Amino acid sequence: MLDTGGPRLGNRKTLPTQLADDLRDRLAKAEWRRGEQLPTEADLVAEYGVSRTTVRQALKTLENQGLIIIRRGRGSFVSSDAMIRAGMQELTSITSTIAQMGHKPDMIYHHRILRPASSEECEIFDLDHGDQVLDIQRKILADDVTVAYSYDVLPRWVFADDFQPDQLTGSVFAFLAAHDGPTPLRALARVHAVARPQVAWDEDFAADQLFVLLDQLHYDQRARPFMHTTSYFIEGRFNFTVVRVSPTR
Amino acid sequence: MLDTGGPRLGNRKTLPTQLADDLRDRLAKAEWRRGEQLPTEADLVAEYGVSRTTVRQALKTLENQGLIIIRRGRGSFVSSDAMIRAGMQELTSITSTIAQMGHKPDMIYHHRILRPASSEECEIFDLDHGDQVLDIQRKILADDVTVAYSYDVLPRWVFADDFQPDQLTGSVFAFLAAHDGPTPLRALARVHAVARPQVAWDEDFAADQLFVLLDQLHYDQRARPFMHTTSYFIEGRFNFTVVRVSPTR
DNA sequence: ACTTGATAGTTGTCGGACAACTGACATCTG
DNA sequence: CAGATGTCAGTTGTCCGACAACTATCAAGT
Repeated sequence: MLDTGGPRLGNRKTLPTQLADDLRDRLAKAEWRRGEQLPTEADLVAEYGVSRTTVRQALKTLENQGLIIIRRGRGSFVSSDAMIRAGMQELTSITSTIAQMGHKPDMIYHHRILRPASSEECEIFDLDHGDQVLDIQRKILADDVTVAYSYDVLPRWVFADDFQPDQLTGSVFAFLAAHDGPTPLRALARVHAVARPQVAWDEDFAADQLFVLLDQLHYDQRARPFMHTTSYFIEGRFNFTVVRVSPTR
Repeated sequence: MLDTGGPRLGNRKTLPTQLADDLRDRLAKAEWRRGEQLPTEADLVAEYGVSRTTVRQALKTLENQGLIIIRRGRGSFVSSDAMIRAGMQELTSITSTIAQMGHKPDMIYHHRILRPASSEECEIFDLDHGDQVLDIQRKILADDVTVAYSYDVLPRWVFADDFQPDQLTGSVFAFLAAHDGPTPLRALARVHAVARPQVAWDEDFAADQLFVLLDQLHYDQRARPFMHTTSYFIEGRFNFTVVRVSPTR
């Protein structure tokens, strides 16, 4: 079940992460009902053949994500099946989120060029004057319906030396993963409500439409910012949910 | 430093939680610079007099919150000082969030009555037909400027038998904490962009204003929903940030 | 200049032990 | 009988010590 044996060879997930992923899958499959008690830590130790330390860390992760509630002296319980889907704080690409929801994601690039970085972008990405960035404009579709417009900027170092903008198709995250680019680890997102953003190249663009603006800065494993995305989600076509968890216990 | 000794008497926080809180304070005070290495686990064991298990769980919590990055064989590092303030996924009351940001929170109640629950509310809160709910309408201010309008509904059982609506002033969370009400543990929030909400009793209400709508259902320790809040935040006056963390490692 | 190996420092995982809490049941007390 | 108290099994919280695995650095060798 879990990839527990042998050397990690630099890319295996940690055991608690694997276990948390597996349990999250089982929760998503509604293997236990809401409010029901999960197997005890001892049970999970026996079932998965890992130490109680590992089990406890996995359960703690799930609790941090709001999926379960751990009660001392009693056990762990499913918090609520309504919350089992991923919240907005889970950092995955928009297209894979659409796919997870059971829809067909797609993407139409309108614009995709290398240009010199602006002074603001130099500051954000810690670039020198004259360094290049990739400038992307595209729209994102779910089941052939436009869901969002996205304006993305990535510094040139993210891509290989022989990179050509035309090579980029589909999800940026997927492209980076396939070409040894940086791995997204965290992002800081600011949420705004906006009406009629200035730029919109699209014909079927309703001028009085409302949008949820997600202004995001993505960081890689070394805490370097490598992507700035400004995404305008058409209000009502994309459901943003956030699981909020109390910091105190 | 930490409340480590003696019986817990039912309400002491767990040691990892206390330690995480303390380290979060020190991070907020910029005791270490962004990217800088934190004390090693062994150092923290020596400094706080707790076991390495406790230290590791506290660090893992901070990593889940996006404040630090743990790297095997190297140590823990401050992720970025820009992220140190609380994100939207941290469940605290709006007023305390305003206070944490260094502003003066305030609240003006426009409406505060007990009324029978609607059929939708019966379903949400699992009430019987005829049960009462408390219906609140208020606006929230920061430094005497209106920041948001909030419409809240709570079932009657949340309050003591002799409760009168007039007794409720200031933060609802603070009131509940002071009167043995339910403790908020999680909330599921949906985010929307809206223009001119139907209801607005206020004179200084700009009809063409934009709002970020936060539609929240709050759950207590036993995973029972106990409060539904529909808050309209005036766009630009309240900064919503979400720290998004990658689920994979 | 490049590779290899050794080494110290750090996090990851393990097993066992005991403390503290919870719920259920039995027992005592009036 | 009603309520308080004691006991017990089950579960999570915390601790300790040990070793494995990974990282960065440096010395030695080619």
